[in-house]
Amino acid sequence: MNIGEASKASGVSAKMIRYYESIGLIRPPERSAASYRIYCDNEVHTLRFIRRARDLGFSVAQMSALLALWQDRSRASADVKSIAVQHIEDLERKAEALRAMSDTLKHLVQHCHGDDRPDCPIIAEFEKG
Amino acid sequence: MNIGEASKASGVSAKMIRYYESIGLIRPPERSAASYRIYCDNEVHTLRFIRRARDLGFSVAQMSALLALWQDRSRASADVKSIAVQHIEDLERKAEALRAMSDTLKHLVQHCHGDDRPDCPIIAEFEKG
DNA sequence: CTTGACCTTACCATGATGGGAAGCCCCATA
DNA sequence: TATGGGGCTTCCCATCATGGTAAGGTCAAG
Repeated sequence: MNIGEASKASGVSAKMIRYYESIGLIRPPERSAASYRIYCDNEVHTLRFIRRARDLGFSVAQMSALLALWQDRSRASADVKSIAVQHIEDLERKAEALRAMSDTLKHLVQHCHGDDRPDCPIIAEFEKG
Repeated sequence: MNIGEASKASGVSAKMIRYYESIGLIRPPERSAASYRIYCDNEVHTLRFIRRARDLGFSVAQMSALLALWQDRSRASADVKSIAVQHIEDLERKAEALRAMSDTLKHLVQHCHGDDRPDCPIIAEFEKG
C-alpha cells in the first residue's frame, strides 16, 4: 500500500504521515525499490489510532505516550486514564478561557447600538485607562 | 520613555512591541541618538488598546482593523460591532469544539476503571475499526 | 512511448510568542 | 574616571501541527 492509499484508509494526510515518521511518532515503513513507502494493515491501524487521538485534541507527545501504552500488553489502565484526565483538564481550561472572552465580548456587543454613529462601548472598553 | 518602560506601562512585552512594529500594526516610534525606541503616552495608550483586544483573543488582523476604526472619528459603530460579533462566533465555535472533545473523553474516562489492569475503554475507542 | 497521477526530498509559511547571542549604551557608584 | 550591571539593538532559532510548492523520479494505462 502506497502512502496515498494509507492516507485514504487512515484519514491522516500523506504530509502528516511523513511528518509523524520524521519526528519518530511512527516507525519508518518498508520502502519499494523506488523508495516508495509501503504500508501494511498494521501500520494503517496505528495511523487510525493516531487520527482518533488527534481528533480528540491530544498532542503529539501525548499520542506518543498513548501509543506506547497501547502496545504495552501489561499496561495499567490507570496510566491511560491519567493522560486522558490531564487532557480533559487542559481542554476545559482552554474552553473556559474562550468562553470568558466571548462572554465579555457579548456583554459589550449588547450595549453597542451598531449603527452609523461612532459611539461604541466596545472601542471605549479597549481605550479605557 | 524606553521600550522597557513602555512595556511595563502597557502590559505588552518589549518583544511583542518590536514584533507589532515589524509587521506594521504600530508605527515605528522616534529613536534616540543611540537608536533606542522612544515612546510617548500616546503610543502607550495604543499599546494598551492592543493588549486589551489581544486579551479578548482578537488576532493581529482584527486588531489592525479595530485600531483603524478607533482612530477614525467618523467610524460607524456597526463596523466595530460586526468585527466583534464575528469574533464571538469564532470563539464559540472553538470553545464548542473543545467542549465536544472533553465531553467525549469524559465519557470514556468514566468507563475506565483506572487500576492496574490493562483493560481500558479509552484505548479501545482509539483502536476500534 | 507518452501522459497523467503518484511518489520522493527539501524548503518555506503560518501566528503569536519566547529565548538567546553578540554588541552597543547609559547611569550610578567606587 | 573607570567599571559593572542592566537595558537596548538586531538577528536567528524554536514552538506546534499543518499545508504549499518545486524539482525530479516512477508507475500504470492507453
